[in-house]
Amino acid sequence: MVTLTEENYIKAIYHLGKYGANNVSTNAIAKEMETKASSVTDMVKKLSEKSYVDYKKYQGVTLTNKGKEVAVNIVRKHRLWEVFLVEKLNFSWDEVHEVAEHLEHIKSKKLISQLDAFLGFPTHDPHGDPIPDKTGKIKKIDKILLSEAEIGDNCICVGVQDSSSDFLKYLDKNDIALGTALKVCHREPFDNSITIKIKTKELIISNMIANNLFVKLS
Amino acid sequence: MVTLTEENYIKAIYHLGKYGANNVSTNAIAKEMETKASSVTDMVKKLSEKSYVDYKKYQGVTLTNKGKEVAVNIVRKHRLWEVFLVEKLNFSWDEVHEVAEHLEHIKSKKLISQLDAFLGFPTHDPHGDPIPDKTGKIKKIDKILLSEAEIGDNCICVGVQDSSSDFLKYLDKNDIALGTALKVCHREPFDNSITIKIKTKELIISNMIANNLFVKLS
DNA sequence: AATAATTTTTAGATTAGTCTAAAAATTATT
DNA sequence: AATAATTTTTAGACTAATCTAAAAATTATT
Repeated sequence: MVTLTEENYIKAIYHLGKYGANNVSTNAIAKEMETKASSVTDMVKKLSEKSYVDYKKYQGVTLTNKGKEVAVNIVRKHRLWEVFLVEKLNFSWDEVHEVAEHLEHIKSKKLISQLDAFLGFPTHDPHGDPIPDKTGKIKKIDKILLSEAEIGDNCICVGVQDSSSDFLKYLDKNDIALGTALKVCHREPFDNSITIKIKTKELIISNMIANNLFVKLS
Repeated sequence: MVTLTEENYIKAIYHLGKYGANNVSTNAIAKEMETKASSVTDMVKKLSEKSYVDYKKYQGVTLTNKGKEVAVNIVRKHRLWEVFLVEKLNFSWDEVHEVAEHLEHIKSKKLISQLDAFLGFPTHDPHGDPIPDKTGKIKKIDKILLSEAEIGDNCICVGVQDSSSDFLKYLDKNDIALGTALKVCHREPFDNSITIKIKTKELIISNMIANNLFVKLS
């Protein structure tokens, strides 16, 4: 059996390991989990004994297949619950994360498969992140950061890099949602801010914003 | 903050205290929680310090108002989730309890108020038990045990005393559900079994069954 | 290559919740 | 009312997860 705490560590390691295929460091995990490095060492030993991770002293960890399976399943549950909260319970996209953090740990195969069906087998969560299917397969879409788009490109918003409440509220305020079409009009060389056009309205967006918004070319 | 374990103890004390207004004994709690009496004593001291219960050594416990508030809130959440599972996710009434045991501990005011609205503010769970409203009020209906009904009474099923899987499956198998109309035809003096009529079909029911099925006279 | 800075691990302590075994209190029985 | 049976509490130990402070290993810098 995998405890709640173990699940959270496995999830953290999964997220940290996703970009940069190498080992995940003790300190990185400690930061992500908001705990101390010594606690991480202890837990990592335990996860290693239970073969959720491969671990060599001072060398960081990587998830085993068994660990990955656990991680992907939590991600699946998290994202399905997020869809439920937004679609059925009228949560806004900046409110769902915290509640889903708890719901994701409920262990019931039937609950999740029925929820999945009830929601119409959604493929993406409210932030545009893909929902792994029941076998753990994740279909990735070819998205780019808005900051990487060229002047003149017509784009559609498909996701966010950062899903902090502040960022999502900024997008709401400026009528940017998933599915919103926009055109890149101008890039200011000094600060890399860009001017975009949504419908007829022009909007200037800082580089930091553009760096956290995924789009696909249309 | 009240921990998950504390919540479960409070809930157990609530259920045990409901019938028989006196103090709940350590052993009764131990049995309900499937744990040892010594563990209960420890926990009961802690709950007393946090003023969820009144406790005097060797005298058992009763919930304080603060404790009752916690208990009723858990019951509300538990029953709302049960409705959700049956109405929206096609669970049968004998499958919901276990999953609801976990869902009931999710702490989010908004989640529950939105869920309540989404379900259409249900007043009873799938077993006929009343759902406390957000202020904690429980409206009780005047139900009697089927075993207490008189020969010739026309009744409608409104709830179950026992909600074990075996009992609920028995009811399913015999086409007895909440809302089912039935008539009490005969009582066998020897074993107190009764003959009931559902639509045109007669069925003999043991006293034990009749003792676990709530009906109202119609 | 030696030293400094950083990261990681170890050692030992702490808290929540549990347990066993023994002691104390209550309740039942003669 | 004394003894027996039962219930409840205490004392001390255990596990999971955490922490602090110090030691060990790694990485960076001179």
